[in-house]
Amino acid sequence: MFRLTAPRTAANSRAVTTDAAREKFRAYLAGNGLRATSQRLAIFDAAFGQAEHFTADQLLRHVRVIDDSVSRASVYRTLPLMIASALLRAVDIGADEKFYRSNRDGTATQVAQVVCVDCNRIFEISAPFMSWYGSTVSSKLGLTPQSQRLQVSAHCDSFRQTGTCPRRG
Amino acid sequence: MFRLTAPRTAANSRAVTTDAAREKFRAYLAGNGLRATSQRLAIFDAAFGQAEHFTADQLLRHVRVIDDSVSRASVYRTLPLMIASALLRAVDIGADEKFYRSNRDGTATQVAQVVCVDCNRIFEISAPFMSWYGSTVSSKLGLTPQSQRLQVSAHCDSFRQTGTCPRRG
DNA sequence: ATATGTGCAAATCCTTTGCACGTGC
DNA sequence: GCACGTGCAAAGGATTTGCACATAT
Repeated sequence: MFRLTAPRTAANSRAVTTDAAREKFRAYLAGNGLRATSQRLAIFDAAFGQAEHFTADQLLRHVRVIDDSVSRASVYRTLPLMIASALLRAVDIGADEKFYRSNRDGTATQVAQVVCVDCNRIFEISAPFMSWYGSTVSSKLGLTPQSQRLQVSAHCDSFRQTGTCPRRG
Repeated sequence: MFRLTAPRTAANSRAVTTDAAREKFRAYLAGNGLRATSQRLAIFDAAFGQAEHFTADQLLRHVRVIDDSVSRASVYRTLPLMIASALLRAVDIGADEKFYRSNRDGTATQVAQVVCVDCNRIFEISAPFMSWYGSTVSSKLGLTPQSQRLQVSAHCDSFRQTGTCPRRG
């Protein structure tokens, strides 16, 4: 079995935050009678090693750099745990695959997604007025809002003109 | 083969509109070198016979009342045609299945969806502020907005209290 | 007449699950 | 030690597709 811990480099400036989050994850597991297995911790590290949004499959590939024995099933079984512990957020953009994102900055609920149909990236922007929208619209129906999601599909001007998206990397 | 046309009842007050829409569909087909097959027209009629949002599977069941030989494949192949002809809208609520809705009232783009988690219904409400938001946010990123979507999950107060949802029927 | 469309069944994609084996507590 | 987790492979559900036959134009 091949296994290593995530490297701590100067560029990895969020290492301390990740450590704190990993402890929160361990605490969540312990508090719910769940075991801190090497697979769960590896999956957690892989998730927090991703800067951008990622899919379950991308997470699997990333985990396997840390521990190549981790199965796809464990990834799918661990994702809901990380979400329940509020360390991960699911981001549904209406695509076939679900996207996820580590929740470093506390509970960021009021965010809107802008999905670029050209560079295929997801930008998240603070939208504090969203909950007001939700209440306004729900109250007309006699319903109580639970959550709201605002999603903008947009296209990249420079991609349409030059064939290259400056953000695509 | 069992086949019949949609009944024209007094309750079916939108029949005239449906007829006009059916002609638009035929025109779309003809204009794109596609054939007006009995299956496509039956699927169209079934879609316009649905008052609410529906899934592909519900549409199939509804079509088969009109013509029980229509296959699931034809339903899935016809859905994009109706969407391309702007007579149908796809409504993504983040569930596993996609939902669809006939587009009787022109091109209604600025609508928010309120999904009740109790009665499991989808309400659509006009939300003109959405396009303003889309432009504002997209321009900050150098993107041009294409579409925007506001989706609110809500729960039914009376269902939580009395166990019955007044809207459930 | 012939290109387009159809039904069927199998294939696809992402995700979940049953089961025998492994391992934290 | 024993319950909880794991990997594997097979199942699952929604949608798509290859193919031989049917049919609008």
